[in-house]
Amino acid sequence: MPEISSDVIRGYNDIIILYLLLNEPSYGYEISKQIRQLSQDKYIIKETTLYSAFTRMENNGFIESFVNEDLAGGKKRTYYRITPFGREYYLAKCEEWTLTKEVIEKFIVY
Amino acid sequence: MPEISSDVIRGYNDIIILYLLLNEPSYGYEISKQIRQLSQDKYIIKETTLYSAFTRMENNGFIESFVNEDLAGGKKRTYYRITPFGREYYLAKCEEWTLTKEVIEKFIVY
DNA sequence: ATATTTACTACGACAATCGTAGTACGACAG
DNA sequence: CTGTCGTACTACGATTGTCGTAGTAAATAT
Repeated sequence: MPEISSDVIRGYNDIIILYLLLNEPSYGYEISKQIRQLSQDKYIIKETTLYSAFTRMENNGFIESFVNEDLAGGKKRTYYRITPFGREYYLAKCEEWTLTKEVIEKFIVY
Repeated sequence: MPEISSDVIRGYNDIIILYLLLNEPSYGYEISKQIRQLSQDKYIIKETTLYSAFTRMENNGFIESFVNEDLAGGKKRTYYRITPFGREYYLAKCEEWTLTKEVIEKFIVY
């Protein structure tokens, strides 16, 4: 049961994370679990990769962070919310993916 | 007319190059042109990327280099030939690609 | 004669990922 | 009440493929 390394997915962690923020804010640990679930354990993102992606994407204006005020539902966390600019970026990246996929597949033997 | 950067394809230049060596040896300039043609100008590999990929792949044992002896058909060139190990690697990478593609597409909205 | 194409090499910068390590809070078992 | 496990991070330096810029030189076209 082979697993994918983040290095192979390099450059696409952004859209993976942004996808999971499209509908509601979320935070590191939860996103990590969702990636694992959605990929059926094929892709398990490294903590360092994930958190440094958050920092980078916040600096780029794709996401915004806030801290949960009422700690009713657990402990203190840093949540991230996608920005309008982040949505644009996400869509642009999806198009780039489609193009990239088409190109690479010309060099794959089946 | 958007173009793909090598950084996006990162990690897959190897299979692109190896694909073009599957049937016969070739060299930098020719491979560069073939990538461009096959991708219909969507992907134009940088010279530095290409030549450093050659060095890396030779060090990894995926390809072997030799110089053309008779210069009838042009000038002196360094040709590269895929090794059996390189073929194995190519096939493994193709499988990895299939897996990677499946994973990423779960995070793409169409 | 000169410009363009061909065929490279050198070298340092960059940026995303990775490895390792460590902190600290909360829940739950024994 | 104590220790372990799961949660939720942060720090920091190493690694590696790609990129930018530059330069060389032979062959071909104008």
